[in-house]
Amino acid sequence: MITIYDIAREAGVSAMTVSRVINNTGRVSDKTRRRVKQVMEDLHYVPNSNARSLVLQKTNILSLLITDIANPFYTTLARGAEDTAKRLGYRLLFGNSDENYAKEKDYVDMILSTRVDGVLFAPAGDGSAAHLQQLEKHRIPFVLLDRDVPGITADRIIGESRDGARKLVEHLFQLGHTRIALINGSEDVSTARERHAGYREALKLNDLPYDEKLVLHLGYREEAERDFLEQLLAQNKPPTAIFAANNFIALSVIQSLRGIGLSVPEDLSVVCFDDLGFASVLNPFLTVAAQPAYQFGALGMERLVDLIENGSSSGPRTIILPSELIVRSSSRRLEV
Amino acid sequence: MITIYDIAREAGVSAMTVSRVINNTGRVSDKTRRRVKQVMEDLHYVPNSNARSLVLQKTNILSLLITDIANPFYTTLARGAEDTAKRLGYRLLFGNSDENYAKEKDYVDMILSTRVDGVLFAPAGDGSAAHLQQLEKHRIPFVLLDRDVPGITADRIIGESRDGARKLVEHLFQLGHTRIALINGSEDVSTARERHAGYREALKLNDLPYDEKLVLHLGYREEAERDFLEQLLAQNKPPTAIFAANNFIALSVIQSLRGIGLSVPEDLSVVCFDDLGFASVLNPFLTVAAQPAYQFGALGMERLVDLIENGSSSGPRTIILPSELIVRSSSRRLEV
DNA sequence: ACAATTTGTGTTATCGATAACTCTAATTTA
DNA sequence: TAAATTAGAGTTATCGATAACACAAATTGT
Repeated sequence: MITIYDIAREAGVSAMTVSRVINNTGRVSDKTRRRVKQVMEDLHYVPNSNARSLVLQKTNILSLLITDIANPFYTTLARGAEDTAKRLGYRLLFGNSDENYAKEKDYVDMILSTRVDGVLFAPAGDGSAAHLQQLEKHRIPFVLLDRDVPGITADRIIGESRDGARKLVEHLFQLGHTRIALINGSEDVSTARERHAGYREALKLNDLPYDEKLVLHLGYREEAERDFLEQLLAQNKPPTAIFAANNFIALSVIQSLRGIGLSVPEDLSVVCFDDLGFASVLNPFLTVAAQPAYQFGALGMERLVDLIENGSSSGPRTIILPSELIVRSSSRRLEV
Repeated sequence: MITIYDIAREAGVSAMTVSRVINNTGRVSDKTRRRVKQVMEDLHYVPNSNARSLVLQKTNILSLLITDIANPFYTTLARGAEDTAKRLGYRLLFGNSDENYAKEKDYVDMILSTRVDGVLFAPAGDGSAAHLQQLEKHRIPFVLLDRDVPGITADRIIGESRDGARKLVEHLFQLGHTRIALINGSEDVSTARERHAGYREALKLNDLPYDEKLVLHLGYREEAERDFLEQLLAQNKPPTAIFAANNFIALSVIQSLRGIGLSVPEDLSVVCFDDLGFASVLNPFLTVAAQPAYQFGALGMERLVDLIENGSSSGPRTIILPSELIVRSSSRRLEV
């Protein structure tokens, strides 16, 4: 590998002068500058950022940790984060925890040893608190994305889950549905709790009873087993609509329903959180509460860089992003 | 930040002894080892991998460059690469070129300055040759994924594009279609050329004429404009089926067709390369030539690590992965 | 019991860059 | 024109880790 010393020797100057040319600092005569630049090009020199990081105590690397790389919500978010990081002059180290605390811990260890300057952190759930405390201990700035973690005070970019849930349920209500099931994510995750709360709120506002038998839990990445749904639908007064807490759950519900011979929206309406990315043009065109995924990443990244470069001036800030109800054809008026 | 010297001082030993404990090398008495470990835990010590990389001339970081993070093919591939990298003890630096040479170049620069040990490289197209030559110049091992690049000799994991294309077209032929359009990716990309060749081959094998007016080009991420399709369908003898070169193109075709008031498969059959990931349960259930995306990542990563750790023993190797025809309902028998 | 070996540990140099300081020659100022 | 300033370099120390060598104490072999 070509080093700064090779360039220095070749150009007949000291390493320090080369460093000055690279960083455009200090005084270097035009003549020397040109010569050094020429040698750097000829030898295809690229500075070793490890060495630089070591002395500067700054890596210019940020880390983005998401929980599901297969989910369009997160990949869109990732693009927002990536675009913004690049614009602001940082490299980005991706991590994918797969909603799994063990994997998440591995990534945190890696983050620490890499000495990244900051982390955009979409936690797997409440159990992520231990990992976030590790970051705090090492004074690595971070911004929480999408999910809140009890016991952790930090900058956050959060969606209006409760509100979005209420909108979805009220939409179903307006279509005449009164028996609405909720298939939720794990209660270990703040967004699942919020969506649950929004669901209850909407019922209450519309004087509908809350029926525990209509509420089921799944991991955000878990598949809805057929038995599971059959049980739900075998009740006395089965639901006529299902509110799935995220897109992944919605799709697996649709698939399982099909297995039972039921179709959407003819037999049941289905609505969910988060859009499907490029697949949203497929049938049943899902009625969703779409979150501005790109903004999650972009705003989070901006905040993170601000935090790194200017410190936490005014204490932790929370940005709450609204979700938008997009009515498509997976939900339809209940026939009487 | 806690350094190895802090640990050494606190434990009353030299930094070298601490290093020996960390790496389990050399001789250290059990008593000392325990003491050092205790101090490391107490102070939450994490080794600085920048410093380590600098002296070892090895970062233990690999890079994965994909062209479209929104495409399930690549995210699945990414998961395969990630799982394998972790299993083999490497960290992974993701990059997403968005099918864009300028972004790709930025990533290559970053890769060089990060001194990664190797790169899993899904090139944006033939123009990536310059970037790959840069890697060669710096002796950074790489494995090509999914696409070939003329002029570059390297290990490759390639899909059987030609064969897959032929299978898709023959499937349509068996359903009675004889006017089959191809909406292809840019001819700048090897897979697009191969799929084109497979398409021609299939026509020839079945004694069908090759009609230029039925072949159109789009970027793999470009949207099919409505005009574009209207023109295609306004021909004398319009196609009854469309072979879209990838999933993204297929979806945008379906969307545009819907805009014109046509539906799939009632009015036109549509087939494509690559499955849709979790969205494959949606309607129209696409008939696809599914590639083993996870394997692309996993095998590529294994090969890359082998290359790094054991050198290129036997010259560049090419692994060709077959695609599987999955017949669903987006293609149907032509009514006469 | 004494040389030979092994064990456990420390010292010094190094990786590739930059900060802080130094130094000389050129230029400006009074 | 002598003193003061500035421009354009170079020197040395440092970041945090590890390799290579050094060396005393403990253990082994004969």
